This record gives sequence, C-alpha cells and structure tokens, in this order.
Amino acid sequence: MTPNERIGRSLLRQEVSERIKRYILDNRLRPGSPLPTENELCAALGASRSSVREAIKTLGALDIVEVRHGHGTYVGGLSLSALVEGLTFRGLLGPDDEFGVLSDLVEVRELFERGNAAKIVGTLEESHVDELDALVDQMARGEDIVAADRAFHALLVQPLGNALVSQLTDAFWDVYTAVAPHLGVPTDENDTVVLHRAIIAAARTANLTAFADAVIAHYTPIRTRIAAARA
Amino acid sequence: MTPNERIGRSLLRQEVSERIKRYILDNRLRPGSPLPTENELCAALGASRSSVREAIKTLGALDIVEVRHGHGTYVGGLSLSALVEGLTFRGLLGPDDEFGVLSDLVEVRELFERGNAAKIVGTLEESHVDELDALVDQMARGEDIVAADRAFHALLVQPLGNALVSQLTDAFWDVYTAVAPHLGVPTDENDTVVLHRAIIAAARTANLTAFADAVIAHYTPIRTRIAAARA
DNA sequence: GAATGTAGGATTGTTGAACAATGGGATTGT
DNA sequence: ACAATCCCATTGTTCAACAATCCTACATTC
Repeated sequence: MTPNERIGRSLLRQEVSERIKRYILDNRLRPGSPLPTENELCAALGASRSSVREAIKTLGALDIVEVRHGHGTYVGGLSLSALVEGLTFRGLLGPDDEFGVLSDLVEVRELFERGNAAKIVGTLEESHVDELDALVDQMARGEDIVAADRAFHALLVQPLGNALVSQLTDAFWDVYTAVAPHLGVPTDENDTVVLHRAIIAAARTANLTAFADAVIAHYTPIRTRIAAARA
Repeated sequence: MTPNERIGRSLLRQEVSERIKRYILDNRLRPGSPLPTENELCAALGASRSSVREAIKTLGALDIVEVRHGHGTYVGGLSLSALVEGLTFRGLLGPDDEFGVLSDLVEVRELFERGNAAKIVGTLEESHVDELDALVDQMARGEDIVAADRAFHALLVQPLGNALVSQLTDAFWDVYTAVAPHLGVPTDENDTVVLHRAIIAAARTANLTAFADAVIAHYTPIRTRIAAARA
C-alpha cells in the first residue's frame, strides 16, 4: 500500500491497529489466543512491517496484545497495566501538587471499602474473615508486610463481586507503592496491625458504622503522611 | 548501538521508553512541552529511529507523549484515554459476560456519587445547584441529552475536589456509551429528567439519605436495562 | 530408555536508508 | 499590508537485511 493510495484517511498504523482489534473481536479470540504473525498481518492488511509493528506496540501498551520475542503475538490480558503506568508517571511528574494523585488515589480506595460497607459485611463469610485474620497475623509476624497488606484489601473488596473494583484497588495500590517513595512519603507500619484488626472486628460484629469508622481510621494515618510530605 | 552491545539487557525500545520518561521527569516538563526530535533522540539514546519510534508509540498510547505529524513530539495530556480504550475493548470482547464490564462500571459510578453524598451535599454551593438545574432543563428540552447528562454527573462529583474521581467518571461514561450500543442495551431517556431532578431536590434540602436514595433510583433503571440485555 | 545437548526453523527485535506527507515559517509578489 | 508560494524541519511509511530468541525435533550420551 503505497502512501498515495490512502490520501485523506487517517494514519495508517492507526487503521492497522483498529483492524487488528476488529480481527480479535470478529474471531471471538480470548486472552492468550495467538494472532497472525507480523508478516501475515502485513499481507492481510497491506501495510509494511514497520507500520504493523508500530500498531502492535500501541496495542501492547494497552495490554490488548502481548508480544513474545521469538515466539509470536497473542491477545493480551486486558489488565489495567496502562492505567498503572499512566498514573504512576503522573504522580512522579507532579510532586509539586499540580496533580494530587496520591491523595486522590487513597480517597478512592477508601471509598471502595467504606462506601460498600453494607455489601461487604453482608456477604462476608466465615472463611473470608479467617483469611483476613491470617493475613494480619502474617503482618504481625513481619513477613512480607506489604504483600499481606495488599492481599488484605484485595480480599476485602472481593465479596463485592465487582472485577473492576478489585482491579482498580490493585492498580491504585501499585501506583501508590511506586510513587510514594519518590515523594518522601514515609511508610510507617506501626499501627497497621491494630488498624486492620479493627476492620475485621467490625466486620465480625456486622456493625456497619463501626466498619466504616474502622476503614476511615485505617486510612487516616496515610492521609496524614501524604499531607505532611507536601509541606 | 549494534545489538551485540546490549546482551542480557531487556528490549531496547523498552529502555528507550524508560529513558524518554526519565528525560521528561528530570527536566520537569509539563503537558505540551516539546520533546527532542526523533533524530535527536536517536543520537542521544544511541538507538535506531525505528526503535525510538516504537518506544514513542508505546508512550503515545498512554498519553504520556503526543505526536503531531510534521510538527513534533510533545509531552502528552496524561489523560485516562488508555483506560477508556482498554475497558472499551474489554467490554466489546466479552458481551458473553466473561467480564461484566458494563454493570461493574455503573456500580462504580453510582458509588462515586452515593458514597460521597455527605461531602457533595456539604460543599455544594447555590451556583452549582443552579448549573445542575440548567443542565436538566436542557435535557428536558431535548437538546443534546447525552452531553447534558454527562455534564451533569461531572458537575455532581466536581465539589469533591478529587481529579481522579472526576476523570474516572468521565472515562467510565465514555466506555459505557461506546460499549452499550453494541450489546443491545437500550438507551431509554424517559425518566432521566425526573430522576435527575430528584437528585437536585435532595441536594437542595441537604438530606443525605434522600440524596443517596435519589442516586440509587437514578441508576436502578440502567442496571435493569443491562441485566435485561444479558438475558 | 531417559536425560542432555545440538541444530534448525519460525518469529520477533533492530538497523539503516530512502522517500512521502504534513505543518509552519520565510520568502516573494502584488 | 496582504496573500500566495516555496522551502525546510519533522513525522509517516516502505523496504531489505541481519540479530536475538524461543521452540521443536533430532541426535548424542549415559
């Protein structure tokens, strides 16, 4: 496809990108399904390999496509990795508070847990609470505190049955842990055990306001640290 | 940089991508700031133009960088466009409910408004309420109902002062309007005026529970439509 | 026979050069 | 002063060649 043949149309690699997406949709492919090779795509779409590759790289950044060197190209995991990378960069670029990424982030995470208190407490089963307890025990023993903390909150919102909330929770956690150190936000872990136990206790008694308060109490020191780091 | 010189290291375009991000961070560039030309980047980073371009395309997909044909490359707007494209594709790929993208989406939007009722009602000023009213008037007149609806909800969460919530609200709206038609979800607009007026009325009286109920009532028909479209 | 090593093919990664398309500014002409 | 034109810098696209990687199949060895 010589450039002359597509006057007036948009950028070629953009069209190629759209056509690859369309190909996945039309063929009902699923994450992990193999895609045609670069050369096959070149022939099928009538574009040079460079254009096809640039289009693939674009889709790769969105986790719509995943490329394995020497192996092939596959449908991606459709994760929120792009959101993580984008927000992380935003957070690193604007420590001078042009964007209050960190505090906004924490606010949303808190909202996910506090605002869904009724549903969380209502559908929380005994086994879930035990798992939460086990994670706090792990934190108390000082084993992989960060991982346990992350798993705790993931588990907390899991009963909501909302995959988007779960993935956003994870994504925001990733962004926070990536950005906070660069902004001089300390990672105080003294009260974490107590604060998490309070959340569990409130969930056990199925006391909605107590649960909401415990969640707020949990995030309060974090907000304080962020506010302090700004000054 | 001949391939031999970087054995063991990761992909070149990935390194180039990281170095471009670092360049922006180190030089405290802001959205709209110009970046070096492709050839300058080639020279500075010691990579071929193809590799540099693929790296730039990756960053472009994340809106970290923006490329203008024939003009130059600039720092991007750091928007959530990547999230929109990713979620939209996910929604289109999984109408068979592998991902319940649409319902998850609406649930989060509702949570943003309902869960922050206290803060919204508390900080809502007279002028804001008037603007909300004006938007509903516009909807009642049938002028650009979709745009007015979108503006309404954007304005509703604005007093939160949380840029992330505002942008996620916008992003989710975009995804919904892009995905819903393809899934056969009808866009009934009969009750919208009444339902939006109820939200305003509750906000005016500063009645928190009434506000939350009005928000729930507003989203109920949407959830019903999504559920119906699944069956 | 099983484990290991090796050679080959297929696929993506990288390079370099050349030309097209675009946008904006400088030049020119009136 | 204004407009049209030309020119130049920059990004878009193509092509061809070779490198790096992964997997498979085969051969080797114990």
